Order: sequence, then structure tokens, then C-alpha cells
Amino acid sequence: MKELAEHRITRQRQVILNAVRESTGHPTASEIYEMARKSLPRISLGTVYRNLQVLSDSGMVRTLKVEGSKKHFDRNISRHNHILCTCCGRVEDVGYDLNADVEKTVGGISGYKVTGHCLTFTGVCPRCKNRK
Amino acid sequence: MKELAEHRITRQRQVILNAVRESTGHPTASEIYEMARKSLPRISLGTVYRNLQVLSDSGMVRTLKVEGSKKHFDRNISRHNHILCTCCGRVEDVGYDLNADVEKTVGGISGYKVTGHCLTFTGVCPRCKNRK
DNA sequence: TTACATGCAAAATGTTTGCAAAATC
DNA sequence: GATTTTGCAAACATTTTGCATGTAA
Repeated sequence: MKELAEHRITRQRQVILNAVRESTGHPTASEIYEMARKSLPRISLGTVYRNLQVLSDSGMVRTLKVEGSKKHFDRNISRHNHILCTCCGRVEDVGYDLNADVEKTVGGISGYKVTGHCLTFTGVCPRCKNRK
Repeated sequence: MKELAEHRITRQRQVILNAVRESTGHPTASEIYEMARKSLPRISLGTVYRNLQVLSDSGMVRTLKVEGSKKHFDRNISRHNHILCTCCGRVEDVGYDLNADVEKTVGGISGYKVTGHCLTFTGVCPRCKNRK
């Protein structure tokens, strides 16, 4: 994990970080691009991608890879898991966590040096349930 | 889940299914394409993608979405989880499973009708550990 | 002033799709 | 013989990259 201090603090970088932090959900790169464009109309998608990478590498945002082809980004960098609505594509945090020693257990089983895990639930969100 | 019986049994379909079943790891679509090409040199990538979709929909193979951009396919359709080597990209099964009532718990927490979950560990595999 | 960051456009990657011909049932 | 499936190529969506220019430190 590189420190952000190694990087320059540009207007674009700040706007992108703020966009993620102000987002209520788990925005994709192009959603962040649209948000950033409101204050920096000439910002490019490439810059958004490059900065999301930098911010993710330096631990300031979290990159989520849920079902589907797009990456999502998360302002919440603490340990937590996610739930994906298979109906509307919504991604939400879920306040459920694995036991802390699970990674140790899996390390023993697999022989890997386990560095992390990703747990995503799928289901139908309350809104979609009620819509039927 | 559609039954495969609704679909015709073509040579391509069989070759693709066999390729997944005979694979030792968790091949990607293009790896399956290369395998299939050994017996059907004129098979197309589109056919591979279409058939993997059919086989996955009918529950005969499992589609895996691990970190990284590509989908992987798994001959093992029973409940199990995966571990990804962040060093070489290898994906392996891991004989660790969540408690069966976790989904019920998460349903209660989130208000979702939970239909599944996906748990993937990341780490460094024994081969990559020893290579240093 | 110089190394890093940007905008732009093109390329790369992985996957899906339209269509006419071929194969299955 | 009707319908599904195929091969091919083009389209698609997302992400990455090369490069000349701009900018923070």
C-alpha cells in the first residue's frame, strides 16, 4: 500500500475522492466520472480510472468486485461485507462479518499465506420484493 | 435454472462440457476455447461463451467471478469456496464453508431475500511463497 | 524546474450479438 | 421440416495506455 503522500494533491484527485466519500452507495467509475464532471467539466474518464487506482492503492477507498462486469468503489474501508440485489443491481453494505480467525484456519487448510477475503451475498432487496 | 434437456446436445456443447469437467483448475472462457479447439478446430469463441452460459444456467457448471476481470468456470457445482493467489492468479477450491444459517442471519440483518453468497480468499500460494 | 498528473484518443480486454448457413431433433 | 445452434465478424462495455501538454511542489 503506497502512501498518498507520495502523490500530488491535484484538484482532480480531491474531487474524485470527495465524490466517493459523498456517495451514498457503491458507485462505479463512470458514476464517479459523472459526479466529478459537475465541478470539473473537462475531467477525463482516464483520469478518473487512474485516480481511483491511486486512491485504492493508498487505502483511501476500497475497490469492490461484485457480480457483474464493473468495479464498484466504496468509501468505507473498514472490514465489512456486501450484498447485491440480483434484481436491480444495487450493492449495499451488510453488517455481518466472519470470525477473525477464519483466515488463519483457511491458511492452514490451503497452505496459502492468506491476506484477505471477500464475502458477497446475493438476493432480492426489500424494494424489489415489494414491487411484485 | 433451465434443464439442459431443453437444449440440443451438439458436439460443441459436449466438447465444452468435457473441457470444463476434465480441467484440473478453474479455466476461463478462452482456456476452454483452446481446449475445445483440439478436437474441434473450427469452433468459435462465441460458441464457447454461449455454451458456457447455457451450461451454467442449467447448473452443469458453475460460473466463478473472482477478483480480476475474467470469469472462471468450475466443474464442481457443490457448495465450496475459493482461494485466489494474488501472485500467479491461480484459483483453487478451499475446503472451508460457512455455516448454513449464515444466509438466514444476513437476510434478517439486511431485509433481503438472500439466495446465495460467494466467499473468496486471497493470498499467496505455496508455490509462489517458495519462489522467493 | 522537473517529476508527476492530465486530457484526449486510440488500443486492449473480455464478452455479447446479428446473421446466414448448418446441424439437431 | 422447424427450430436451435453454429461460425464469423462486428459491436459492445469497461478499463488501460501513449503522448504531448500542463501543473504541483
